[in-house]
Amino acid sequence: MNAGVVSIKDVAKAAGLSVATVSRALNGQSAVSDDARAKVLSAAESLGYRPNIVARSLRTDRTRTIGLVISDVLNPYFTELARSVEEEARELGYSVIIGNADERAELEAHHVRTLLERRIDGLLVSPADDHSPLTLDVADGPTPVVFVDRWIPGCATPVVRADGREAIRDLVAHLYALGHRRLAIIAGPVTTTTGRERVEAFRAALSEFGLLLPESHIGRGDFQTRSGRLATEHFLDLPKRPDVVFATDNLMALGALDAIRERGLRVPDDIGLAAFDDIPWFPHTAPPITTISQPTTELGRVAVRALADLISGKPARSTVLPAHLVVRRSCGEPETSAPTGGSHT
Amino acid sequence: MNAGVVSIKDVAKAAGLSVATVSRALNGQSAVSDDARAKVLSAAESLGYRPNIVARSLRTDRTRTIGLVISDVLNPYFTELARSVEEEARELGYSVIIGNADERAELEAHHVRTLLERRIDGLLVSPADDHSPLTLDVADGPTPVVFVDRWIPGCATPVVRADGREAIRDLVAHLYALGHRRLAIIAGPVTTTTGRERVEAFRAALSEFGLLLPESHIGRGDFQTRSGRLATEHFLDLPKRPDVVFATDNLMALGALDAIRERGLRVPDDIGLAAFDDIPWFPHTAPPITTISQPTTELGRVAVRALADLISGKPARSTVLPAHLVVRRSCGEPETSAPTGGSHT
DNA sequence: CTGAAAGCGCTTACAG
DNA sequence: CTGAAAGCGCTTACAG
Repeated sequence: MNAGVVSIKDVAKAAGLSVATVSRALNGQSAVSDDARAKVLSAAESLGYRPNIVARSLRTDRTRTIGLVISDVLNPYFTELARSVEEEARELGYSVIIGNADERAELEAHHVRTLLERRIDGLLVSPADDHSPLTLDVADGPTPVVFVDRWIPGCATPVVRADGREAIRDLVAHLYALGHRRLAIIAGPVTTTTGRERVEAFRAALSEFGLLLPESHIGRGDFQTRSGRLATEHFLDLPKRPDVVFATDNLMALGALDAIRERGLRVPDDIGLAAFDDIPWFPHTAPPITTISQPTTELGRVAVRALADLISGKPARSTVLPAHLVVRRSCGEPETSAPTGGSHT
Repeated sequence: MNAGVVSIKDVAKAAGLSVATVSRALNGQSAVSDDARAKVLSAAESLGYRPNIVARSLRTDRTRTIGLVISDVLNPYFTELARSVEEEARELGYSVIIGNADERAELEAHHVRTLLERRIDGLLVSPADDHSPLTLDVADGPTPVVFVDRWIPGCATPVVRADGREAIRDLVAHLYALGHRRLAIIAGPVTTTTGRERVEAFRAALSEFGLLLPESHIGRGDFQTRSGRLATEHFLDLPKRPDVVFATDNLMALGALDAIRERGLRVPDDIGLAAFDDIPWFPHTAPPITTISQPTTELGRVAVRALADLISGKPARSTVLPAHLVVRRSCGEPETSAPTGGSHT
């Protein structure tokens, strides 16, 4: 409608009042007469006034915005996390700006830097690398930070995450019961807590069952699709291929599926597949994929609340939520199903 | 490290120069002596100075930020779009703030309002509703806007989108060739351009083959999973169920899969399924899903460039990119495959 | 209840 | 090449 942007001064002029009163009226403060308030509101309305948040932020030193730096937007797990974070933040009166690190430390640094320059009130980050100096600095700096999903050991920063160890142990028990002995894993980056944790838990569970995890059965992935495919191809080239491959996130499981399918092999007959993260597609793949499910939505909510506490000067505690095994058919038939037919649906 | 945030004034003091010179040096302007520049840089470095973008924005009246309001973050199509938008924007020196409308007009309005108050330089929006007055206002307002994916007819706002009509015609031809005659569609909201376009193109293609699209074969969805499931249940309850269901986005196809699987039915033997949008999981479902693929990444790039043009005062044109059919096995065996085995992998 | 004034942290003509 | 000063649009003590 109008080309120039209307400021509080324009509203004040139209209402015949000072900008101070306009400001107070617009912000719903009590110390304004009903008459003045009415004049202000109608003037603002008819001029199409929109408060300039950047000016307000400069003045109040608060942006009512939090930053969320996630490892990969293309990963449905992080997407669900982002959605949950935004929802909870909105309820608490915060906007959220998402930065996608794409599993690259330097992109993560870029987003953290940009977010800080924007003077966000707090930061939620899933660090791509334990040793990212920037992220470390930030964690020690004045801006409240909460780690989510991944964290940096030895940092005082609170972390909200799921613990997959128990579920991984359950997975190994499940595989063992099905008769699988040659188990392989596609790991995430060793620079990453979740990358290391899942391998260690897997190895520990294996040894509990008297099984070993040879180097050749550890695929080095980066939590992205392509690396899952590559690692799986390597496994398939082994003189004796593994009975089951455990992909430690959903994207690498997708890559594994790509590789297996390309060779014309079948899951679970030729090789079993298990994953980490449950996503809506897993019940519909051929066959449905056995996986470890994280309470993703809850993780997002809890992380936001922890950050909000920090922002308002309250202490925040770390939270560890449990993950759990979801058995489907990608590692072989569970006992309860009919022995045939099911996986051929 | 330090509790208080350091400002340009602190740097000026440390460097023994004025804030004006500091500003010029930091912004890489030529009119600064090498000596001064060096002093400024080292002072900024050692103090850990970070420019306050909100102050800069207030002063320059530019935020170097664009807003992106998408219909649903949980939809991989929009996620891919968002990623592409962010990438292209970053290359052009813009940050992007994403708002998730979750297919709700009032949430969309919330995000548009918030983004405008943040004084973004431009807005990319996929309107959830043709008649959203807020979005209409914005399109007429001073902030540059480009519609992406969906648009509002009769608006002068440029739109960047894919045209699915040709591909839908190809799909119908494919279905017809496979012998299917009873075709059903799960539509998106009628308030939405893509919602309407896909039904109309489907109907037109059907009539080209002498087929009708009765009301009972049109499911009213909202582009989200649940609605796809509901519509499909309805189809399955029909006295004579359709040969094939065409879900007009990937999430509703997921819902359709849920419904079909719950009844213990099989695709394509009991009922065929086709989708709109191609996503990485479709080759791996049971069976792989025939779909219409959009040039999503390209769409995002082109939209950002159009918006950047608008922002810098140049005119921007609308762009329509083609979508294309990807035949897999969810509507029956294509001729090239072996008649058995394939879909039972 | 209301207004004049200061100030948030920058950038940028304007002088010199 | 450098600095003093104005001003972006707000909010908020401080008076009255």
